[in-house]
Amino acid sequence: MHIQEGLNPTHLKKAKLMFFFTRYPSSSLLKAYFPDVQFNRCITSQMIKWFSNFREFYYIQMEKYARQAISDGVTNPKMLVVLRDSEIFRVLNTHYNKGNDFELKYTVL
DNA sequence: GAATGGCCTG
DNA sequence: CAGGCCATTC
Repeated sequence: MHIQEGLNPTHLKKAKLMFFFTRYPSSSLLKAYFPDVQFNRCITSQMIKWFSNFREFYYIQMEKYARQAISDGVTNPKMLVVLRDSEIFRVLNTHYNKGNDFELKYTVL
């Protein structure tokens, strides 16, 4: 009876988690990962748009992080380390993994 | 023409 | 995030 009209919050959350693995998912990949969605032109473009927005946010944060590092006097890229207590980590995790549905360890760039 | 990406706005 | 617009690609 619930024939899934469009995309719901759960789909959005799932898409955000997917972003950790694919920043440019093809429409075919999306269709494969969301079998419970009746894809049509609108739905597809909407989800494609989501990832576009995800990327925008992601790059803005990275640029902010980079600028901060530069102003902090960092000259060697190898000195750039992101740990779970880093601000960039907090921001990205909050945006893409609110509620910690995905268990994150730590990441070193 | 439709599908995407980038950029900008609200 | 959604809307709109322009450029690129096919």
